[in-house]
Amino acid sequence: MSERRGSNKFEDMELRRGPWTLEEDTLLIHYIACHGEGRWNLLAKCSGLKRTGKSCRLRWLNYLKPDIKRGNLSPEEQFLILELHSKWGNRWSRIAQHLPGRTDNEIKNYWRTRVQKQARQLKIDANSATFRDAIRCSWMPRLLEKMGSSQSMPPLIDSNATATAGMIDQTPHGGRPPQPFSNPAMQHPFENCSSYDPSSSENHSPSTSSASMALPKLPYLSEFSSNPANSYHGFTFNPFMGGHCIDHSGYGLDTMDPAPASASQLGSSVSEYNYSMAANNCVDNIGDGLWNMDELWYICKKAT
DNA sequence: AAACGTTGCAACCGCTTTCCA
DNA sequence: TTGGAAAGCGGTTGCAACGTT
Repeated sequence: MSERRGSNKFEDMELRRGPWTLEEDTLLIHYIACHGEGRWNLLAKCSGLKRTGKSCRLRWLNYLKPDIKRGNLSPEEQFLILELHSKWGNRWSRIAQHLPGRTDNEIKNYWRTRVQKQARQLKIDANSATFRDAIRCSWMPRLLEKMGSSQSMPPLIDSNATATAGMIDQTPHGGRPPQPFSNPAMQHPFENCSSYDPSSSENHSPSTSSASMALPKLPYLSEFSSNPANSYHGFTFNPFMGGHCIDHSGYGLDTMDPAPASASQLGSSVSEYNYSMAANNCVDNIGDGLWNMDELWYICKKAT
């Protein structure tokens, strides 16, 4: 069971808690470099760290491990999170397996701070079908649009990440994280996500990936999928969703500015609605929103 | 500029699952 | 088969940075 159970010399000595120091990080990295991962309790005892094995493991897996990717989630990653969460729910570690370099903790934080925030503002349950519909009808298509429009989007994985050294240098221990690492390299959105197969049900075969296979699940998108002109890197996006004012900043939904047109001004049919969205797309220019409150409100209203 | 509120994320906690003798 | 230890997981909390008044 956990290391707090029972009592021995190691546990009786004063254990450190809270933010990790540079010295502790260095010690942990050095120990793992020499002895490898695993045996966390043993590591905690032998490394000289006054931490629990559990704490050491968490620090390593969530922060120090060299292949950890830091910085804002790309639209591709956000799309995957939304898609996989709709399928598996709060299975963070499982979702994280399909986002190389991202940790379950990071994904969990993204969901809580970004996604659930929107649900709270709408006063609806983040796990409700209504909210899921809103995600599928508005958020995800816009992410696809972003993925198709951004030529400078970060790669899904930074294979050159030497995060360890970089992080030690940049990490304000206990404080807010450093600015995201940048890598201008361009990759296929799912090049390194080989195990992700959105079309399969429970089990995901670790082989081919074709994100466009997710399209039948996305209303408004499937009708365009047959036209190669509408596809990008295997994705197909709806030209009526989103528009020309695509922002290229990190998270797509940090802020949700009120749409210029109120929901009542939007058309009643889907196509009318989509057209209105295109017409009103300066919203994305004003803020960083992939969607806005009126839009969500409209979709949720339609769904109920 | 200072006080206060909000945000984002690292770290912790407790429970479950897996491993192994 | 069983029981203890280790590892894994998801929920929650604490706090520094940032934004607003």
